[in-house]
Amino acid sequence: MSKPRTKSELKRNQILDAATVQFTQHGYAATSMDLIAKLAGVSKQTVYSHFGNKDELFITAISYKCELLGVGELLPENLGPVEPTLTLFAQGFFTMITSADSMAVHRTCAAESLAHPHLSRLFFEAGPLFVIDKLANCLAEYHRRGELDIEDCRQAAIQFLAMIKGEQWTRLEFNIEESLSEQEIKHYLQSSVRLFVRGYQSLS
Amino acid sequence: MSKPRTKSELKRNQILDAATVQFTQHGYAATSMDLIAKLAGVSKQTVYSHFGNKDELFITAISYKCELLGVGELLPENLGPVEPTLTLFAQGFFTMITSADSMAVHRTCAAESLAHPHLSRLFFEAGPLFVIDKLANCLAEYHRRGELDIEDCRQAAIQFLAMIKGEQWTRLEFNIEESLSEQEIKHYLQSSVRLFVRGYQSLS
DNA sequence: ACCAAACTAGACCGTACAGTCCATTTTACA
DNA sequence: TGTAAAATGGACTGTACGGTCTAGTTTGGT
Repeated sequence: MSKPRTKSELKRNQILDAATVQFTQHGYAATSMDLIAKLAGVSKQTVYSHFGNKDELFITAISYKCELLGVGELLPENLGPVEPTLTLFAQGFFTMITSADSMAVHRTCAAESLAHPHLSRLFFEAGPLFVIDKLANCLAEYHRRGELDIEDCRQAAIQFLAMIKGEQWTRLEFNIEESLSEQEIKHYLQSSVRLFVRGYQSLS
Repeated sequence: MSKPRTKSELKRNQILDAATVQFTQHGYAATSMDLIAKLAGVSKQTVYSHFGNKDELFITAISYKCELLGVGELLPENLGPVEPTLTLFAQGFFTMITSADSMAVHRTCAAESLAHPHLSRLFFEAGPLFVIDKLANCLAEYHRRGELDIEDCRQAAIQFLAMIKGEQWTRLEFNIEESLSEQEIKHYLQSSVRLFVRGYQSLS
């Protein structure tokens, strides 16, 4: 959220904040404009003068949230030895995609993907696609160094990321009460990195 | 759908059919009881006399659909050589989870997982959990035979299944127009099986 | 042929919600 | 300080929907 210059901008931000929380927390249909106005401490008319209608507000709010979640600096610039680096990345990636915020946005975008394909695409590109590319580049570097023997780095990145999501992510997606323990998750992540490295190790 | 004995049962089935289609196609909120009645060729009152309220109908319809999607006989009884068997399974599994029906049910259950946790759990158990167990058993057999060296078969099953979903499944989840080509998918599946087998091969 | 259960059509109720209108007040700025 | 833009709040419209009610009709078993 950039610094609000005028009082009007401030209100706009309050609305966006409230909308983001409600939409991601309760979905599109279950969120009413009245409630957003109330939570933003703003009159309904003000909401409509800033954002023409519910759809526009929805798209703006979720797009905004997508930026915030930006996967940013999960991978270090200077890559160290393969296994520790990938393990660290796996943990960071896992933590981020299983965060409450990330899950909420994902859920909302997926749920609205039929009614708002533009929005879900936005999420898809800012999230999954972005990380895939980033990791693929990193794997290419390891390939160049001869530390991994990867034919198709993009595919490999997808395989890696998909594995990391694993069961726990699905449990969260379906709002299953029982989670895996910290221990189990750590063990799973390590095992996945090992599988990946063994599967792609150079046989030099 | 079991054979309708009486005319009343027939109506019930018609309602259930219409409801299933609507709920999976358009979600819970966007499906009205009036429409279901109309599509079922039945009066609204009849809907309510068979199913007390919208929630009950929803849960019944989706549960019913979950049964239908039953992952059944994806794995053969007598396991052949590792790589071809897993490849065949991977293709079957992928085809099934990316089918329009499967995606629709998944989408609906995930979208309603906050409002209807009972339902999403049902799907989670009948779907993901079920397949995981099944594949885990199969991997245990390969381990017993000394063809794979797997410490934790359940984890390995999860890794395998997660990989198979890969990018294409996510594209469908977000309703992204551009799909991967048949070729790309086939290549990806093969590559994933190879990675898995290399990662878990016995070093005897 | 009779009766009870099931079904029908459609009116009806209450509520929730998107979006508009308007008369009044507050804010920003020259 | 004056004025135009922005904000307020609350009333209002229209619509959609879940669910009920009713009065009359069809169905199925005896």
